[in-house]
Amino acid sequence: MSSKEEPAGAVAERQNLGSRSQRKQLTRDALLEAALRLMKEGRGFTGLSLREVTREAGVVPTAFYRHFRDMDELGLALVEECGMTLRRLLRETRRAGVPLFTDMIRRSVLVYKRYVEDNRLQFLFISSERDGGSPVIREAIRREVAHFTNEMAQDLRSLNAFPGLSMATLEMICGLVVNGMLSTAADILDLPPRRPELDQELVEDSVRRLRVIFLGALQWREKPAAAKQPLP
Amino acid sequence: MSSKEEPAGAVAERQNLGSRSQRKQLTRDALLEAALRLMKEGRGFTGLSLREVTREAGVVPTAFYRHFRDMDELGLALVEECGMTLRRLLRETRRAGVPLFTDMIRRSVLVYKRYVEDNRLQFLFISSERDGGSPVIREAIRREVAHFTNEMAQDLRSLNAFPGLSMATLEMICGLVVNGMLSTAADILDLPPRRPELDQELVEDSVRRLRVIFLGALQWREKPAAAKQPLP
DNA sequence: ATTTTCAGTGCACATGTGTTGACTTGCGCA
DNA sequence: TGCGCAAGTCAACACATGTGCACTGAAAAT
Repeated sequence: MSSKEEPAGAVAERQNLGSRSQRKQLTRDALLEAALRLMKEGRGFTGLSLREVTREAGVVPTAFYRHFRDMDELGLALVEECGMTLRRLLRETRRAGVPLFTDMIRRSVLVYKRYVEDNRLQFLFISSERDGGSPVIREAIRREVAHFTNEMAQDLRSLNAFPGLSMATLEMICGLVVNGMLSTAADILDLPPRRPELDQELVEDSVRRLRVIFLGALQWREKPAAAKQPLP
Repeated sequence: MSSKEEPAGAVAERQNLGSRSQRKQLTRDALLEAALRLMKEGRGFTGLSLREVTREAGVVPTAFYRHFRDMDELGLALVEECGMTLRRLLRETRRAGVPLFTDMIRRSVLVYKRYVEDNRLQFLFISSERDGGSPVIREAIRREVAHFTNEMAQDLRSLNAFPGLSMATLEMICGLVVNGMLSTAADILDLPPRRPELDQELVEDSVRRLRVIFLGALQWREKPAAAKQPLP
């Protein structure tokens, strides 16, 4: 074992081999992952220091500047990465086909829960910084989320799940769903470890909430354009 | 004008007069308000330093410890204060009677928006720290929000707005509503200043979302308790 | 084979931080 | 009237932080 304890193994793979640009990309990723790893359990991204991140990544502080101008820029990169993660979730779900029959909602929720647990750190990041944190990062996350709900709306549309609903209404519904699921993600994240009954309760609650939304969506009637004429 | 520029007038009133405990309470409030004021525009509570807060409050750093053990304790006090604020909102709304006729939702949303704008900093705080930030504060906020939705559910129940819905279901619905309105608060908070058409759009969107939820609630049928007996 | 580029290092500095202990000063109780 | 208590001050500390500058060595370009 080396005399200087290695931080987290992220450096081990970065040691040798690879062309220069490849290695650069490698330490860049190490920085991103270090940031994510550091906010595991508690601290928001805003509370991280540059030095801390480089330390966790196993790199000298000044090396940071070879990759990002400041922490905000690293944050933006994280947003992008997490956006791709979310997008991937949607795409895979889409590909898996949509069993529109009974229990479809519960299945989706279970898939989602699994996905959140598999990508803890990314969801932790977006949950933390969606409302708090630096304005520029918050803005970026909003855009990403909006993009995501937009794609989801188009999916619902092409599935003809809610015929008679305009695209705008579909987006509104999806906004409701996404918002709910993001806050659910936060709940999933600090779920105590070995309590399967709590897990189940959370899932069932989530299912119920989604059911309400979809019930409402089915019942929705588009407004007659304007409130000019008093009675239909 | 004094040679040393006063931070924000919070000190001016604290200068003379009042019994000892009154003055203590006064600087305590100054600290709390200073913290809130500091996260105006951007920075989360976690990113604030003790010294910064005392500086903004017009007090020497060490005076901080006469009131709070550390920043976390100050955060908890803030949560409590904001909880009371929220509770007050609900109580006043309750007292104002509930016009269950048309446009009730829009009226409520407008009241809410006004309220959020009048209490910018408190909502900014809870929005920021609800998901991000220190675990202990987050936990406290969750409890406060849960308490709030619980009260709201009891209100709905005593109003008989949704007969046939169990208390648990009512709480679920209210959770949906509160969650949505909290994220709406975040949207309200960084609404550009002189854009009334954006304001209106946000309101209408919020109204639509609530309408969907209530439509779903009206349509909701309680599950037959358990899946034991096949048919009632 | 020689030169250039550049990711990563080492060192230094000014500044901000949390917390300590000993102090002043005036309110409030005896 | 005087005395203790405690809110607030002052000075000092041991660090941590962001960032500038000169550097090294190996991969890339010539």
